[in-house]
Amino acid sequence: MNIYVSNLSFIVRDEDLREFFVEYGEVSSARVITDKATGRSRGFGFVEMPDDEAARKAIKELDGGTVDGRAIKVTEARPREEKSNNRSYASKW
DNA sequence: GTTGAGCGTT
Repeated sequence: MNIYVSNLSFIVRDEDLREFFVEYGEVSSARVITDKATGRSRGFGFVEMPDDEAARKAIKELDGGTVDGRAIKVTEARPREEKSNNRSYASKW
């Protein structure tokens, strides 16, 4: 399950984001989106977890949680590959 | 040195 994390602190990096989620389950990949111009964090990121139950638990526990004095928002990510072929959605079938 | 709604590359 792809997870979208926003309202992050600017000091949070992708590895930090991973550490937040591995606490609730296995994390296949974690990325904090950094600004290409400044190289700093944009304040949001994405986490991919193979276990949906662990992902939902992580969302439930981490959403609204306080990190670095700021309440982060954790929700399910929207599909990124909308312009790709139809096989992007064929994984469930 | 700064700031604050949002959905990212291979």
